[in-house]
Amino acid sequence: MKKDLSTEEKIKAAAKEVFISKGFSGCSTREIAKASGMNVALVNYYFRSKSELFKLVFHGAMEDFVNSMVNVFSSDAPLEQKIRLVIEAEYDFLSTHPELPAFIVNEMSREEGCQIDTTFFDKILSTGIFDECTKAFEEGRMRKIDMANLTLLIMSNCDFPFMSKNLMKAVHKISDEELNERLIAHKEIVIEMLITYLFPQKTNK
Amino acid sequence: MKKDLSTEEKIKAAAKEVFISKGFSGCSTREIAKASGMNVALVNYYFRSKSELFKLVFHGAMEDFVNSMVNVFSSDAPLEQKIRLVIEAEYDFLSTHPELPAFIVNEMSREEGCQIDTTFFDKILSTGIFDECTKAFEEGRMRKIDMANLTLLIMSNCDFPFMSKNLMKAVHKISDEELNERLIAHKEIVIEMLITYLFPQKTNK
DNA sequence: GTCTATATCGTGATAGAC
DNA sequence: GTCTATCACGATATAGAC
Repeated sequence: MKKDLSTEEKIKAAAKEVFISKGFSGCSTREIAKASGMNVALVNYYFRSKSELFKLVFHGAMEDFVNSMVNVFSSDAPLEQKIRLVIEAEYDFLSTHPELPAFIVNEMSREEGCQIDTTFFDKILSTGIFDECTKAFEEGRMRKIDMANLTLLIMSNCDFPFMSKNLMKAVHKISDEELNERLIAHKEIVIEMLITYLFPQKTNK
Repeated sequence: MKKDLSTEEKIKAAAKEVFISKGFSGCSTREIAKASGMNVALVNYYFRSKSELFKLVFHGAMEDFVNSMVNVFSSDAPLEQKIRLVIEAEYDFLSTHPELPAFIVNEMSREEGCQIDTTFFDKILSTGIFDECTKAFEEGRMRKIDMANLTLLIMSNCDFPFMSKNLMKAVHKISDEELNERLIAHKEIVIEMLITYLFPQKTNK
């Protein structure tokens, strides 16, 4: 099923894998070529340069990353439910893409890299989620909080656990399996903690 | 005051700065040499190789990182107060070392790098903080939670906000100054949220 | 200890045959 | 489109003069 991709697609798929797991400066064009079963000349033939290929991959990663949240925010569920669902969606999404948050956070911190196309983030704004929160403050249905802080709360508790897998394994001397069990449990912890904090009037549990 | 360091110290200081901000594969020996005002030959004269120098820097970073927590856990404050204090200490520490968590998390994910000396983490264990928590569960003074999940809660909410500075600035289109204000506010949010979650019987305000 | 010069290799990118 | 061969450069590391 994956065998009859075009050369261009094969290279792009390999680049995605290699870039995401090793970062821009952690890998070479040759490595990507080898991973795709092609050679360096072809990589540059289709994508002009390592940087150009990277931009494509990075933008794709940003899109996936943002969409996993936008899908939930665009739904017509009530606000509290949206928060629950976005955490669930993030944990589900990151279970299959655990390297994505580290990739995005790191590459955004490279000076050379990623004069970022902020259009991606506008998609979040355009779901109206922030307005919805503001309205909820005013009606006393939700704790008043700055939107940057809300974003931080959600992303910290969803993304960091996947970014710190190796650190956690070392600190607690646990296996991959044990860690994955902890992550599954963590989802519920995070949901309860955040919902209780953000919607304090409700009796949660 | 910093002018009359020995050559060795000057190189190590420059290496620390460069490695922490760009990562092992994001910089060259030449860059470190230049940043220290020395040349490549001297770097290798004192430290044998880029990798050896990196190990020194990484271990130093790990030590700083762990100590910022150990200091609090070793105190004789009551448990709830320790949790409060460790969050405060982390935010204070990271305000002056914002790049440290990303550095550690990233370099721990490099395959080549960091067959990590887990001794560092034993220092946390040896403070008895985990035993203290277990005792608190049994006496019903604290919510029962796996230690890996507790570590995740604290680290997620302390480290991620500093790791994601560039991402946050892009998402919310804010300046460094505004972001720093958000981080200061975030410390209090995190303290209240975590304490309320972990010690639910108390009335936290 | 400190420097210049150099050896050796890997990198990104391209030229040119097919 | 795809390949081999190659270029120009920067990387790590060291030799050897001072």
